[in-house]
Amino acid sequence: MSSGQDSLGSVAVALTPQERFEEYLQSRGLRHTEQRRFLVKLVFSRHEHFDADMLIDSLPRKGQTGYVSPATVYRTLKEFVDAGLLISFQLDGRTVYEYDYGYPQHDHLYCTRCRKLVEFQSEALSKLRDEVGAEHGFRVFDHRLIINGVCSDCSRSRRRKKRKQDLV
Amino acid sequence: MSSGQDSLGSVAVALTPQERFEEYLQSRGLRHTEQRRFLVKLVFSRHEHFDADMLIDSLPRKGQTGYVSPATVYRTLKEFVDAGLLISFQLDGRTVYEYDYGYPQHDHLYCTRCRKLVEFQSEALSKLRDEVGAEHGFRVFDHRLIINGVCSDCSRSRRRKKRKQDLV
DNA sequence: TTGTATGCAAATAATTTGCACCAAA
DNA sequence: TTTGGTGCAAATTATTTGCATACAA
Repeated sequence: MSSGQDSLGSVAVALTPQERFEEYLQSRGLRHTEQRRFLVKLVFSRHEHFDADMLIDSLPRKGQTGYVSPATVYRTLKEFVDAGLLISFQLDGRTVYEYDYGYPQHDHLYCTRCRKLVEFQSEALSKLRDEVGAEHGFRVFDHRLIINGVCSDCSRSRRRKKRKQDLV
Repeated sequence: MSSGQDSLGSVAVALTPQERFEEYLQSRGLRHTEQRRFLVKLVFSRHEHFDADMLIDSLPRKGQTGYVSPATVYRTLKEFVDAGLLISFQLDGRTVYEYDYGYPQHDHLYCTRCRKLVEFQSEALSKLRDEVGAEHGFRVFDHRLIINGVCSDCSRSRRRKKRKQDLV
């Protein structure tokens, strides 16, 4: 499973995502290709949540330099997760990815009106999850919590401000 | 309602799921058909988690009495959720349903080895979620927590005891 | 009768995979 | 040279939807 998961605070990292990924590739005898180089640079230039489709849309079109086929995008995203650079989770049926490497463990509040994701950290939650695990004899290594509600903006305006495409 | 091998007990409810569903249908001017009657009886005869495919597989085959088409199964599952009889969540990419009506709020431990789902209740968690919501100006109405780990059986045996099909 | 429900098959949506060709190491 | 990587298109998987017909109220 994913190594280096830390439930308390952030992890000090010596390597950039690029370097970490190279290390991962080498350790498995995989190759550092132009496409992987391009994707790792693009993906780790921002911290926002995204899904495969959004990433594909943001790439250069077929024929232009930097083009990467959808199949390769899907394959590479899996490698990023394997390498511990990204984590993924399901939201409204889609697979959403987010920057993980070197960032503190956190969870999300989800506004079901405007589909905004807000991150939060909770020490109490980490403790709770370990306690619950222990009570049931589980060796716990991860958890996923999403709190659903309506954010203050939406409570105020009473209507959708953004569409699915605009964020996540 | 039939009290199965549920570990969390149940909440007192005035109506059976069947009655509750009828009420729901009437309140919306929907019809109580043979298929709905059949499905509500089948689904609420057990408390286990299931997905649409498992339910479809457990139905009589085409031509036999009790047959319900997949399309209708999907449509009916949505109605059960709408009616507050079932809740659904995503697990390993599939939509999993579970008995909700008259059943206490709870969350899950998930064994990634044998794919077993274990329920647990935590008062502290409910409190925590409301606090977090308040801190961020969210009007919270729901949450979903899954704690991933390896159950004691699997820790001991070090290998898979069950396959995906066998449970969930 | 009147509008809702159902079955069937086609349509979607999000990925995944087979395969021939390309390219790191 | 060898073996993994990529693009493309077809295949999957899980649902959803259009439509003609059947049925509950």
